[in-house]
Amino acid sequence: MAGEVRQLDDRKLAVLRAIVQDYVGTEEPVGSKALVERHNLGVSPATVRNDMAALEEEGYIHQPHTSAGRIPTDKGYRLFVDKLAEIKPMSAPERRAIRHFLDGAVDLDDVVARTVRLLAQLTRQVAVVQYPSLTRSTVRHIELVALAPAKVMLVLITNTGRVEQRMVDCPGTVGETVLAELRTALNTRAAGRRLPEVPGVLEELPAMFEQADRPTVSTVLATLFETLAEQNEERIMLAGTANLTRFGHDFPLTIQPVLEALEEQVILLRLLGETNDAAMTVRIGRENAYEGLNSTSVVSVGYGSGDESVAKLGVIGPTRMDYPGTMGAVRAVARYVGQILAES
Amino acid sequence: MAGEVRQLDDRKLAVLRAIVQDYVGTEEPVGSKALVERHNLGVSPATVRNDMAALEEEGYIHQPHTSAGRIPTDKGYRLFVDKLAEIKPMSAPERRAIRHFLDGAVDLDDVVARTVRLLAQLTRQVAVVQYPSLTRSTVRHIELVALAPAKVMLVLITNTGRVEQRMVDCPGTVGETVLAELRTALNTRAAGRRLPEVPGVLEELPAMFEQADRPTVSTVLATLFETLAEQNEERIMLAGTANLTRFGHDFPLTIQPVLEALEEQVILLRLLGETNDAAMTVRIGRENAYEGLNSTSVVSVGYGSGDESVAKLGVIGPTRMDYPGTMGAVRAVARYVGQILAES
DNA sequence: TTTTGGCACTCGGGTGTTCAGAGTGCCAAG
DNA sequence: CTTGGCACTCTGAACACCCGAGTGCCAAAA
Repeated sequence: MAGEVRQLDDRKLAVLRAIVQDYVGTEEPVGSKALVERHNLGVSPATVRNDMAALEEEGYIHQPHTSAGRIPTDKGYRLFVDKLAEIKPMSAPERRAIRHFLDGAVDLDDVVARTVRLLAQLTRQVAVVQYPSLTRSTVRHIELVALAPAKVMLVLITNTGRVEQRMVDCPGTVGETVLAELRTALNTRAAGRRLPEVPGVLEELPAMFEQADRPTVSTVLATLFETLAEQNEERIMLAGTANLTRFGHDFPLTIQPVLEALEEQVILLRLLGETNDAAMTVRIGRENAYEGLNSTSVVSVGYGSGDESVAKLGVIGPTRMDYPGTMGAVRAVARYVGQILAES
Repeated sequence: MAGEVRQLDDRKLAVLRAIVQDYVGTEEPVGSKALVERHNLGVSPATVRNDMAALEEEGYIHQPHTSAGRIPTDKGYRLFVDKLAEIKPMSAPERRAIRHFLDGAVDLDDVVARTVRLLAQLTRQVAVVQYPSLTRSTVRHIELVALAPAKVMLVLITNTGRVEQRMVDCPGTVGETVLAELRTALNTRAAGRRLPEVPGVLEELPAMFEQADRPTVSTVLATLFETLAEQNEERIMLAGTANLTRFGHDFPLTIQPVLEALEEQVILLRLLGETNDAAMTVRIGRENAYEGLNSTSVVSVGYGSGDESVAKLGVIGPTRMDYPGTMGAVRAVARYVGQILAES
């Protein structure tokens, strides 16, 4: 009742919903006559025309040219997603297929690879999956390997199965006994901790070693902390770029900036970064910060092994996409990946 | 002199060369008049027409429609590449830029990532770089880490900086002493060896351990051998897909199969697999086994840290590409990557 | 007050026609 | 063997045309 800019009655909303659905299906501007034929709103085309005029007035739809049908605007899609559509649950066979497809994965890389392909296939759009972030994971094991007298390799293994390694150039020769001590000291303290917590836990470690060994210990720790902090190691996997060819008719124009965006991991990461962890996020057209994606929509959600999300995934498609279906697929896949990660 | 199908005299070859060059530049069928204007072959258009007729007869060029200019066929490009063109060396500033761009790399991933981007930028086409193959590399170090009583992580580090890790589920509890013994045994024998040689060197290893430990040793070895043999871990990095938009006018048709091919690592690997190690390989249009790439050309070459190639790289572009320039860029980049790898 | 049928109007896109220009093949002369 | 001349072909751009889908508006009906 209270003061929305103007109140749209139920039938106008129904008309908007119908327009979105038809346009998504046919990819062509939809007119009043076609609308009443395909959906049984019990009114005449003339009435629908009046409603359309109102909807256009409010900026929910727009006509490309006089004497053409109407097309939803970004604002129209937004209303549709927020108020008029339900996320469409996957069917039982689809869920089985997802499960089956993901269950075969052998390691983290494989999980991510399968997930991204699955998502691309399911939605017939471009899929993006972020590797489980280091910051949310916990330490499973830290290993030190002497490669040369003053060269040590540091290996960090997380609970999500991710492995990071770094070379450490030590200030002096490193004895195997010191290395062993350091190894156990690190593991007893850090194992099971969240990565961001680790530096705090290891603060007093250098003090526990002989004066002579402290530079080495400090160097190793420094490298470890660096590795932990390194946000930019966030990796992303991509699939379904071939689906871009189904984007629209006006090709090179639409597709090129999108391809460019997809090549820039930074942009993709920022894109996913805008996702709310828990709820599904839908960014429609101009709502996307990066302007190359101004004619696309991004549907993304966090996924995680427990109740907490460790990374994000999503799909990128034309604004004219099947939102309920896409959202359903994204949600379902996110859930199953979470389960898989929790199991391993 | 001797029986080539028919001998093409020098002027006809010059005409073919001119046609290729013009067509690559303008992207439009080239006619006799335009040819004599732009290149100073000292003859009249009529003469050129006769030559063109001959060239067409032999299948080197073809006209899309009567009353249009000529376009080189795959066979024409082939002749051009084999006989009529020289690889164009990079200019000094270009070489400096390459050097500078690659020198900043910090690890193997970074080297590959920079290389592929550089190549894409230089050629304005799609670039593909294969990670240094495991089979050609040598062992730098093998590490064993006990993660749980019966769970060991195996880490393999190669001279090219590549790191592979595998989980090993052992038949029984593994003592730290056994592990240490095994570790040193593995390293003393395998370090410095070519990966394919390793199994042979480790044959009699189980016999050196206590009866009780042999199952464990065998299991670890089995996993190691598996890792060594695993060809399918061949990885590939890609860049420059946005350049696809400059392929041709008839968009979706050309671009879609290419995008699909690019998503299939298997296809790309097979593609690069057909490269001769040493010499530069150019596959033109239909010469490509995969039919999605029938209207593209692939220029590829091996690169390596020594005189031997450890992997391959290349670019994929329209058949109508600047072959001399592309080949020059590919060769130059391959050389510098080789140097970088040798240094590290 | 809302819905509806009627009606005049608009405009995109398909179809046809025309026309200029580029390019060709052929031929006879140099 | 090369060349100028010439008639011929064909594409593609420009233009006119018309059909039909779609609209907005209005007056009558509910």
